[in-house]
Amino acid sequence: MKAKKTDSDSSVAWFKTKCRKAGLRVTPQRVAVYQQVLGSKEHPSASMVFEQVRKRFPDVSLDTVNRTLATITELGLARVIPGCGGAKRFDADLTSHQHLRCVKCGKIIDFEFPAFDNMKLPREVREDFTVLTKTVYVQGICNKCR
Amino acid sequence: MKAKKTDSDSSVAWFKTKCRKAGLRVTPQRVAVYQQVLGSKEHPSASMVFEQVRKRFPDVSLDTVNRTLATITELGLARVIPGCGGAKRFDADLTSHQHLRCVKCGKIIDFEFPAFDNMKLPREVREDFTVLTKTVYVQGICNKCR
DNA sequence: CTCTGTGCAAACACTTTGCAGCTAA
DNA sequence: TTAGCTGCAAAGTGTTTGCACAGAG
Repeated sequence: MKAKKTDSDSSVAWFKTKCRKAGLRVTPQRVAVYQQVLGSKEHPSASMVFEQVRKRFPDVSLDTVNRTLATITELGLARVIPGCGGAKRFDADLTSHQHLRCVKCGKIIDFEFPAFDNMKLPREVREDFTVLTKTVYVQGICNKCR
Repeated sequence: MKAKKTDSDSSVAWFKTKCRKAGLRVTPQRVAVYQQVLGSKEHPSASMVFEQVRKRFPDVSLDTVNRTLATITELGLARVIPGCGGAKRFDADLTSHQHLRCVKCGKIIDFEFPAFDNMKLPREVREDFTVLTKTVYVQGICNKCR
């Protein structure tokens, strides 16, 4: 079967290029982990990614998933979503958006917040620190848990 | 010696009242933990609090510090500062302010950000969720590490 | 006196590290 | 071929839990 190229196909191709440019090897495990984070809307933790990837690569180890997620994050291909305790959650959607975490079920929901994106931090902060990231962390209760 | 009442004295008195109103007992350990978080400008983690409190109460356990910090947070007398992995950091300063975390040394610096404090979240978020907290998480490099 | 809180120890969850064998380039 | 990656296992770090005793009310 010869399918039309999907978004996933082209994203994976782009991922491979990125890896090669960084001098990293393109291994099936890395591709699988990246695809999983990219394709999931659940902002998965390492173990969530692990469970999914394991379905296709039963021999993959959680360590590799952890290491690969760290690698991907360092490459700037994914972000860690800030939170208060618990496992780290990852997001490969690099477009400008923020997250809301339900304190009851732990679900993470995306939302757009252009007013914040366009807002500058106070001058004293910009002068005294090299600001790398600026994100909003919203805690609340989603409509399903309410 | 009969000293004039300090801020710490009155805060502790206020803390005791809060505890009693919530039906909680006022134990020396609880007071010590609360005082430590309140008096520290370092936004300490549980183990940092533990180390300090241990100087005055050599027999306290880390569990008690953890449990007390959880209690204090539930009572609304302290906040957990969001972060990406690592130990939870606590802050008993309840006035409106935000935090910047240095990714190199882990230090947390306070700053005022009234423009953000006064900003409303998008309407769709306010309608679909019960928003409990809204904080900024800034990562950067402080001037000492640069 | 009574019942909550404490200290101890074990369990738990998540992450990190060392190392031998494997594999992408 | 060979440097880098993986899988396994173990250890590290931070948090939670069960239980008997101690101490606040």
